[in-house]
Amino acid sequence: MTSIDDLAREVGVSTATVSRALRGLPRVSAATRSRVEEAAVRLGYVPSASASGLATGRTRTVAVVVPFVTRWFFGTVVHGAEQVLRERGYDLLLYNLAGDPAARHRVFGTGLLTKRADAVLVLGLTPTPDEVLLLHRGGRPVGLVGASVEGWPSVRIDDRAAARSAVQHLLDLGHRRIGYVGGLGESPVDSAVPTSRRDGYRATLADAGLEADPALEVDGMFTMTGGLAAGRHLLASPSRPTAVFAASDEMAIGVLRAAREAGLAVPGDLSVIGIDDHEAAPFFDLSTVRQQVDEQGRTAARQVLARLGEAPADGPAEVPTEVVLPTELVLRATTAPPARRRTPQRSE
Amino acid sequence: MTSIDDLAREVGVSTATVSRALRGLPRVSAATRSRVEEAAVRLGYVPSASASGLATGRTRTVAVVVPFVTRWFFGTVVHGAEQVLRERGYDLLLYNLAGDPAARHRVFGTGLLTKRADAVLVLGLTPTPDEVLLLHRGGRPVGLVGASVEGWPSVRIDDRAAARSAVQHLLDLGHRRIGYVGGLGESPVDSAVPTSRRDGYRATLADAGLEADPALEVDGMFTMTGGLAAGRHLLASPSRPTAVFAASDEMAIGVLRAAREAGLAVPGDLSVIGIDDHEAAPFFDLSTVRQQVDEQGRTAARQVLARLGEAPADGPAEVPTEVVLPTELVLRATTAPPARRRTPQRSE
DNA sequence: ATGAAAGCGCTAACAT
DNA sequence: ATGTTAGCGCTTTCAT
Repeated sequence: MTSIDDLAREVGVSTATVSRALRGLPRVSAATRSRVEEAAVRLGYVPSASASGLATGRTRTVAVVVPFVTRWFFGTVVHGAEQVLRERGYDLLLYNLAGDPAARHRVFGTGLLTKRADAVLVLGLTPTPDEVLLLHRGGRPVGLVGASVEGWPSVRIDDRAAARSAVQHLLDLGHRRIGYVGGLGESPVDSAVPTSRRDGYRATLADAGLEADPALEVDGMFTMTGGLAAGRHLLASPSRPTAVFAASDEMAIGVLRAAREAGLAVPGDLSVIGIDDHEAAPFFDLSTVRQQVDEQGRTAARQVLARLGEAPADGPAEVPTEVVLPTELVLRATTAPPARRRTPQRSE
Repeated sequence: MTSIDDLAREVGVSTATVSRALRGLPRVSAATRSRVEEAAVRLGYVPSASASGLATGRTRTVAVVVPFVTRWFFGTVVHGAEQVLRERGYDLLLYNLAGDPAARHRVFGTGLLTKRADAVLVLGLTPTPDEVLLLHRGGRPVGLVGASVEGWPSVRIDDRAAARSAVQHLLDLGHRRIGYVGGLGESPVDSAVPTSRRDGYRATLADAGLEADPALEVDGMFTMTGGLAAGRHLLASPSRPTAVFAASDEMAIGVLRAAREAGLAVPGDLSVIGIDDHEAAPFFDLSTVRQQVDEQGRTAARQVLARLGEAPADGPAEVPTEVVLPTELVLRATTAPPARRRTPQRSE
């Protein structure tokens, strides 16, 4: 491994000059700079990240904490963030919590993150007050996706509004008995997203003069499998809903499957709508509320980079602290007006 | 940020003792050790990765290079790898190439990787000879998933065999006109996987005495969308196949969609089978060849860790250099015998 | 069992 | 424009 000393010796200058030359700092003659650059390539010199990190206190690395890399949404956010980070020469340290509380504690509960990275991006997780304190003490910028903390940069969608547009669409079609599959908010610690979407659902029903029916709200754990279980549950009920709003497309796909199992036609017997516009959504003809997932990662990365004093290369010159990205109702073929009312209770 | 000096001062010992105590090295009295540990927690001390990296030459980080984080397969492999890395206290540096050749060059073409990480994991990519050389010069262990290089640890499945089992299944059902959707091997640089699967397809047909028809092989780019396009192409042909083998489930899902568009019943008019057992496969009733994706990541991580001299915590005591994981035919509802032969050419 | 001190490879004043 | 030098925060002999 060639070090800066080897390189300096090779070129016949001091290490300080090599350092300046390679980092594009001023006060280096053009001639010297090119000689240094040439030699660097020739010797395959790459500065040691540890050494420069130690000397500068910056690692040119950002830590990204994600609940599950395997979920499409988070994978896509990571992808977006990685793109802009790399443009600016930052590396990405990935912390995948994967539902392990111990992992969460090790990641947030120690200075680890802030010690290894110049900034941290937290996806789909609302830090607890303790965690906020710890992160704050780290003194590094923290960016949030799908959550927000006073004073910290964040990117998200308006989850209540997104839920509302989905539910309103079902109402507009004439549905009155609308099920909800999503997170039920038992673990407020994880993220406000499930709760907000459920609140949006409830509020929209309430505005339409419909009363909430607890039997219509089922947890789907934000996975296809969870959605399937939730769908089975909902559809097994004698007073099953004519439509289901799932808080994510993955859960909606599960519900679709449950409908098929139950021999129900979609959208004839059951309408289904999700949120995300997941990559697979068009393949299921799934109606949904689209969000810009990749862009959430890109924006979050820009936010922390800006706080790191990095001039934006391409993006907008200024990145607001709290960004709320728009969503869009995408109608495909899983939603339609309800079939003519068969009300088992009162004989028509 | 409390440093080792602060901690040493606080406890009243030297930094050397603190270092030993915290890393569990011998020659520290139990009493001292616990005092150090207590103070470390109290002061929130976390060693600087840069400093210890500089001092030891090891960063306790492994770099993972992946073609696309957003693809289910790679996300899942990363997840698996991350699990075992974290168990051993290693961090994961993610390099997502995302189809950008410039990114590939920066990642492989400089000493970057080997300078920042103790080991590197390359997923779904066959390094070019140049890249092999460069990586080799780095002197760090390199683990491969879905590829292999003489002497380097690798994990993969037998792609030819996997393809063969899928195609043989279609043959056994009575299909004779079987399409292929996959990679066509134009970019051997990326990975041998697409080529091997296609070869398995061709060989199986040949063994059955069927001659290959180039019109039956279409590139699906390993995405749902690519699979859709490929499927449309295949099904538009007057002499369309009665079955399609897709080299990945995602492409198979695309083909399923194309069939629906074309008004073809699956499996009545068209059988479809993929490879992976993707999370969404059961939701499409997709027949497939299952592979253990998570386990590929775990195994690859164990392999490089072993070469780093890390004693395995849980896994098998020895990790072979070349691991070939088994696959398994999973029959669901997208494959069935072909409909009675309608041969447009000769009137029956 | 513990401490002193050198050194890992860089950067950042401060000189010149 | 370039060189000297003092750290950055750890680990690791080598002493004691």
